[in-house]
Amino acid sequence: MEAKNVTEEEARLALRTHSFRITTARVKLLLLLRRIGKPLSIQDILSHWSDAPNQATVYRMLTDLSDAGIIKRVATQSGTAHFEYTPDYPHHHHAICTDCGTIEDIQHCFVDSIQKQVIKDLETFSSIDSHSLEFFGRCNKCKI
Amino acid sequence: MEAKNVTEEEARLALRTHSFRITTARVKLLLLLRRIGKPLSIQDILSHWSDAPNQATVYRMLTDLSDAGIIKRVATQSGTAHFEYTPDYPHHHHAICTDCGTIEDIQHCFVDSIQKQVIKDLETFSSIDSHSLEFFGRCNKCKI
DNA sequence: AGCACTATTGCGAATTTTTTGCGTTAGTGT
DNA sequence: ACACTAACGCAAAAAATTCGCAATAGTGCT
Repeated sequence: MEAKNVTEEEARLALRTHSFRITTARVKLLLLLRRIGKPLSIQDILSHWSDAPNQATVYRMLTDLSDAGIIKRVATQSGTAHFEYTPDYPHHHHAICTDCGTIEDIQHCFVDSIQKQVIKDLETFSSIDSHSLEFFGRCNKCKI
Repeated sequence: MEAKNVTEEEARLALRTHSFRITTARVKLLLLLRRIGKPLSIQDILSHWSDAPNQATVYRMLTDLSDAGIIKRVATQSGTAHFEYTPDYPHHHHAICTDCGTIEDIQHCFVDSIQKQVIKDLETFSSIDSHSLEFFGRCNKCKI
């Protein structure tokens, strides 16, 4: 077997690391998510993917991959699930337009630095696995 | 008309302020949400409400009230919409158990203090209306 | 490379969640 | 008390997600 490129090899490695079988569908999904670089809904994924697998399979892949932590589920305000795969930017947040859905990344995460204090103050939790921070507003285009 | 109590009067005022008609259903919904004090799903609401109105009405009320900003939509990880009404604590965040859904409030919001800087760094947004910060983990009960 | 094993996928249908249309009811202002 | 119309009830549709099971395709071993 021969490496297509470093991007694909990285996707394969991520799958292998989590003991997933390296199926063409999963690799393609990761590459698609990475290429777009923004959180995508299931419909977004299907529309960007000409020979997409069955919808049920896409749901299953997204659930499995996000459970494993390879991809990240992003809570938009629309209610429908969005997912992103950004191995380059391991952890970041978003500004989401409540009109058109445009998403801009926020690279700097200042939550980590205070998470320890947050955990200390909690009564029913003694640890935290992850957090989600999204900013909502109308982007410059929609604001006109 | 006579005030039932300060809590109910406050709910009515919130509705009046936003030019909503003060219907018994809306008042009851706000009182319920306030009494529980935690984000509730539609199913939670229906199960806590013996003579609840039609499900479609509950959806409509929740959408309208959250659009107006009276109640707040909370993004849990489950994907189903949750809503809370906490006029006592105007703005706060949550720790949410990924197993059982238990939610603990986090009173202190440290996001506001850096939001101005965040906005400055954004390219496609020049203002932000709101933000959502949730912490996920397994609560002490589920961790055993 | 070929084989056996089992995780994944496809497909269709079922479930769950949310939205919509329209006739009826109930708040609101006069 | 009346008129006006926002809200509601009901039933049905649409959208989003999950499930069961047979078929397929990775993986490890030889």
